[in-house]
Amino acid sequence: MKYGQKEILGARFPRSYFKCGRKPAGCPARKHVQQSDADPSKLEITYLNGHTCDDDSPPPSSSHIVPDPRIISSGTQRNTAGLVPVATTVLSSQPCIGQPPSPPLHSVPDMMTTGVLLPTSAVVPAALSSSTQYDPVPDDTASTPSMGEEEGELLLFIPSPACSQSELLHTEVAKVEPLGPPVWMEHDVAHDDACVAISDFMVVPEA
DNA sequence: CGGATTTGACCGGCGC
DNA sequence: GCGCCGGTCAAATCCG
Repeated sequence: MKYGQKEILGARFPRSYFKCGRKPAGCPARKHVQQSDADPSKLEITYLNGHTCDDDSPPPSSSHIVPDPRIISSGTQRNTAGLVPVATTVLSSQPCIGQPPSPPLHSVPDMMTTGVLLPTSAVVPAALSSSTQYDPVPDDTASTPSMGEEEGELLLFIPSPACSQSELLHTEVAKVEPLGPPVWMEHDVAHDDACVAISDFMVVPEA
């Protein structure tokens, strides 16, 4: 559930604030989504706090960790306002240069032909922060763990620091660090010297 | 009509 | 002590 948006000093794009929309309220899970300043096609997603709501039941699609070079995740390097960063998700959907696109993690007709990995972002302009429909990390109120799976899609499961993580990013995330001290995980994916996704970013197709 | 989104206002922390 | 900035709240608005 989006609860705010703010222009960040020095950033070209506003930061969007999401919190767990699960009922009853009280779940401290938060996530901050900001479009990368360096690369507008990337999204920086930071998760704060874990869920206190009943969100630890493994999604039906769990455990489908697919080592896709386009999907990188990391721990978090930021700790804002004393909150405990649960994880920062790094995503990249850009096809590796000189390498055929890996099989879609999500059955996305047509869009995959353009290298789009994320169905949700595929239809969203880079300026996601202003989009009314687009929640890069939709929370459970917007989507259910079962969605997607019904379609036989291969989903990725994130150990749910935020309600949204497992469900929202069901097509996006490979993994995030579970609750605990912030851990900086940097994945260097050596794929033909091209696809090196580093951190904190999710690539969305340019509008 | 209910729920989701937007957006201006408010609050607290931090640096000067 | 003051101002700036990030984060959150809440009322207004939009959409299905």
